[in-house]
Amino acid sequence: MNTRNTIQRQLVLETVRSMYGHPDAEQIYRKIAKEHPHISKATVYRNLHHLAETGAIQRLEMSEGADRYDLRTDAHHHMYCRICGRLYDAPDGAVRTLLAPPQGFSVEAIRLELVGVCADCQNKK
Amino acid sequence: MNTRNTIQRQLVLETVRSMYGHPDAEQIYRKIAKEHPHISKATVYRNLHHLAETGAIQRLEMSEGADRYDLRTDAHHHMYCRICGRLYDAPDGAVRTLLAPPQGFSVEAIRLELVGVCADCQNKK
DNA sequence: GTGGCTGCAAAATGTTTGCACGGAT
DNA sequence: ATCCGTGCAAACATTTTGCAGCCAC
Repeated sequence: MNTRNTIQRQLVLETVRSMYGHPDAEQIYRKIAKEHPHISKATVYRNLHHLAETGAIQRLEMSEGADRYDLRTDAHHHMYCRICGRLYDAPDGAVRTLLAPPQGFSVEAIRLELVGVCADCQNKK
Repeated sequence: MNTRNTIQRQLVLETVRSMYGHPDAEQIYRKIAKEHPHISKATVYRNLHHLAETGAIQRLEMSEGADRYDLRTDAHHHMYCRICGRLYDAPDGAVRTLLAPPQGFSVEAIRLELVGVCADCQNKK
């Protein structure tokens, strides 16, 4: 169950892996559609979910705008530029261990976003 | 400019302040609509934005589902239960100072979400 | 062959916007 | 008398879903 290796699934995986910079579903779809114009956007969404569930890629649920996808699958954090919308990998402080253990709440994941202005946008000011 | 004190704006502010537990726009709208059935949802949204901009309340942009609103206006973090969707105030570790300063990126805000299972949901298991 | 996978379109979700009217200052 | 704020409905952005046919196993 759930392990069929279709052209579309391979395309989605290869495309995410070929794109650095945390693309969203729309960007991934457009890149694939250049070569394979009749792929459906729903299929791209479904395969992104599937690949994220099986751990082949990582889904980054953004609080602003569309979700992003990441070829890195290890837990790491991001810096979000509110001007250009780009995501940068953040230096991975040992956030998990530094937090006071919240009583009763079992922490499974930590979602950290540093919001500010990236070097590029500061220079363009 | 932008300082007109309408009934609707007062209602939105009072309602958020009367609701603990980080309600979303829909819940705030429904609570107001019980007493004032012809208020528009767009008006609720516009006033929530306005009140958040002027600092009267705080908007919490969630990566999953609708934005929440908080009567607390100081910077603090939250714990999100992926089962019941409730938000809990998180103990405020000094996250900001503990992070290695990211080179070039100017941090204006930190968005931290602890994702897991709350005490209630663990007990109901 | 069969059941997961696909394409298409429509629905769903959450929020924003255009427009003409109404009301606070 | 302004012109900001409102109600309504429609638009919008992103994602999900229903369904009939397709194709990898």
